[in-house]
Formats: sequence, C-alpha cells, structure tokens
Amino acid sequence: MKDLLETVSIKVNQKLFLKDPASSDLGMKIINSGILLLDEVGFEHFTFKKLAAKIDTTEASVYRYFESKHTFLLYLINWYWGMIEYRLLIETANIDDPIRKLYKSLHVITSVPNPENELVFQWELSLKSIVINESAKIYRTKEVDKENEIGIYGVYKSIVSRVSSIIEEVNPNYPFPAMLISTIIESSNHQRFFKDHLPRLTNTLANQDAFEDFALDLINKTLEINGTK
Amino acid sequence: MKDLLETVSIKVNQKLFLKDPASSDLGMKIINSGILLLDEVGFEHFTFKKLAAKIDTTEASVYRYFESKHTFLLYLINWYWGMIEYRLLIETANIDDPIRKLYKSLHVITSVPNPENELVFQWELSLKSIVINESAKIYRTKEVDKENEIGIYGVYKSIVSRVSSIIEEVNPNYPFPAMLISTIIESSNHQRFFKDHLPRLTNTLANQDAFEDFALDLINKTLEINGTK
DNA sequence: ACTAAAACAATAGTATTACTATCAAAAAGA
DNA sequence: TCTTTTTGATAGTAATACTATTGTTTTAGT
Repeated sequence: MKDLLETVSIKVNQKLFLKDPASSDLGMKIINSGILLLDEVGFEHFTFKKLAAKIDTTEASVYRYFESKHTFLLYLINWYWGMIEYRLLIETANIDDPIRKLYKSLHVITSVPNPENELVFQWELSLKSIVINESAKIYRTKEVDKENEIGIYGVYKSIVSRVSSIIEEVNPNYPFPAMLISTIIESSNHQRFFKDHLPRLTNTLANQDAFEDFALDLINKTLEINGTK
Repeated sequence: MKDLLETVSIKVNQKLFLKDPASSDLGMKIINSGILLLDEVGFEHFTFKKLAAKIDTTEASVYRYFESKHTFLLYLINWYWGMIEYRLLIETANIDDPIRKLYKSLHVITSVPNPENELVFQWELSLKSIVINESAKIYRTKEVDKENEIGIYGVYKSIVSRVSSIIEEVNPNYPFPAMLISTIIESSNHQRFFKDHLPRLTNTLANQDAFEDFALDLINKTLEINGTK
C-alpha cells in the first residue's frame, strides 16, 4: 500500500468539517497528530485541548476545523471508508470472475495492514485501529438519523451495495447479501478487538490473524461456492 | 417470558456496584427508571442528575449505588447476560439433540421480545434496546483489560463457551465455533440497529425481523447441517 | 418501645469538558 | 503593498462528573 494520504485525495462529506483540513498546514497537522493521539488515548480521553498542546496550537484553532471530537472521528472514519472504496475500485477493476472479485473485495475490506509484509505508515495502523476500536461508538447515538440524512453514511452504504452486487453475481439465490457483507465488515472489527482483549471470544492462536480464514469459510459455505477455486 | 426481574435474582459481579441496588427500594427505582431513561435519551445524554430528578432523589444518592454511569451501564448489561444465561440453561435443559439445542440457544440469545406474541414488560424492551444500542460502546475502551481482569466479561464468555461446545457436538470439525457464535451475537445487535436506522445495510423488509432467518441459514451452512431438521 | 446504625436528603463545592467570543498578530494572495 | 484570511492568545460559560458534609429519617436489633 502506498501513502494514499499524499497521493490521492479522498473526498469527505463537507458537513463533517468547518474548514477543510486538507487545505492548510495546520489542518494536516490536526489530522496526522489527531489520528495518533486518538489511537493512543481512546475516544473518551481524547480532547481538542490535548491535541492542540501536542501540535503547539490552541484549542480554539482546532475548533475552527471541526465542530466537535465526534465529527472529527466521523471525518476520520469517513476518510477511511473513502480510501477503502477507492482501493476496492482499482484493485478489482480488472477481475472478471465474480468469485475472485468477491475474494479480493473481502480482502481489501477486512484485512489489517501488516508491517512485516509491506510498507506501512504509522498513521495507517493507527487509523485502522481507530476504525476497529471506535467506529461502533459513533454510529449508535440518538443523532444517527439526522447524520444519515445529510449523507454521512453514504460511503459505507456504497461499499456494502457494491459487494452485495458481486454476491448476487456469485449466487443470485442468496437472500441476504447486504446482511452478510455488513456482518462480515462489523465482525472484522469486533473480532480483531476480541483477539487483542477478550481472546476467549475468538478462535485465534496467539499473534495470528484467523479472521480472514473464518470469513472465507463463511462466504464459501453461505454462498455455496464449491471447493477448489 | 415471565417477569424475571421479580421472580429470580440474577447475580451481578460485585465490583459493578458500591451498594447492591437489589437491596433497597431506592436501588430498585434506580434500576427500573434508569433502564427507561437510558433507553430514552441514550448513553451520551444520560446523567445521574437527570435520573435523580426522575425518581425524586438526589444525584449524591445515586452515586452511593454506582460509581459512574459507565459502571451503571455495565451493571445493566451484565444483568441482561446473566438473565440470558439463566434462560439458556432452563430452556435447553431437556433437549438432547445437539442441533435442536443449538437452534434453541440461538433463539434465546438473539431474539427480540415481541409484545404481540407474549407478555412483555416495558423494561424488557428497553433493556434489550440498551443492549443493542449501547453495549458496543462500553466494551471498547482503554479500560477493557482492567475490567476483564476483575471478571466483568465472565458471563459473556461463559455464554459463548456454552454455545461453542454445542457447536462442537454438532460439527466437531468446524474450526471457528467461538468466532461464529460471538459474530452472531454481535451481528444480532448491529443488524437490529441497522434495520431501524440504516436499512440499506440489511435485507429486512419493513417491520419484519429477518435476522433469525439469516442467522439460521448461516449456522446451517457453516456447520453443514443438512436440510430438513 | 428504645437505641444504634444505616440510609437518605439537602446543599455546596471542584475539576474537567466542550465549547464560544474577542481581538490582535501573522501570513498569504491579489 | 494592501487586503483578506488564518492563527494565537486569552477569557469566559454551561454542563458534566463527580466528592464532601451535615442533619434528618428510616430501619433493625434488643
């Protein structure tokens, strides 16, 4: 994976920021250090005051970019899914076989960047870890319907819908494509969390990531994809 | 379902309260009205001050029972899983066939109480809704390891382990029993949430609950349970 | 029925959080 | 260079998440 943060610009819903952080130096610092700090201390302990101190600016300046830490997190997660959708498009573009297309999509969506196999930036690891640890908090609020109306969840829905159509190609009779893929996406996050903190809830051997095996088995069987592909 | 709140007493980890709410009138009021208020306003907007006002007591009195709203929510969710485990035991006790035992367990664990089919109390609906909407928030904090050490997640683990062994009876070769069941439990929650707020992420027709069909299909296929049982 | 202990109400107070407002200085753009 | 925009510095507010104190009421044991 290359440094997408610098090479392509991912469009994020305009309602998620007051001033585009991509448009200035300070904005980029807020994003970069914000990702690291948020990952480090967790959403509950994260404040704009702490972030401001870290990048030598003032709380008020951070508030010029983001309305609240809640929208800041929404911004990051939206950016993340924007990047995933982009990668989904390019990495499956030249695959015709729907089964292989599905496998590739699953990998793009659920894999965790591994510094041992590829060049990985710290922000990628931290951002993925934020998605794993914090995204469930952000959706399940009383404000979800309002946020949904202004399109905040558009990227996520778009990804689910893309993979759903691949599933329909693979097996047109399967009745729950959207549930299957959204379950796998969410499961990818909480199983990773469980692996690190509540391993009894998983079947992961120490420092091994069994999730993709689990997901592949699930997909193959539910969609009745036979053996040797 | 009978009024379990009154007929059996569910034991909740002692570290989750300062004074046992089951031991007094005020304590029970805190629980009962707490469930309703928490469901009504959501965790973010829930405060002990509001709760105190609702039951005509003082903030300080509520704090005598619970250290924080976080432990209060942990208490409720622990109580919920305690009740589910109890129901799991009694409702599967006389079933020998592991497949039917598994089906029954899944139903006990993932079904939502339906006021049209059975006598259901408001607190049951509210508590289930709290579990659906709020439980993900409570696990994924930087404090999870400390809380795990003092046994807060014991009930959840115990349920997963029980159902895992049933799965092993049904299909001893399936390599991911714990992941499968924990995925279904978590999915049960977020798919219900999606159904109400982000229906594009599901395949649920309006006011119908497709989750159990989805889960059954998943279980049957992944565990290779053949057709007509 | 009396007394001691426990529980509760009433009130006050603190540190932190999550912001908003103002204004001057600096930087960037035209 | 002049103007607009962006930042820094500082201050302030309402709400949250608690803790502490004291006196009154309730309960429990005898």
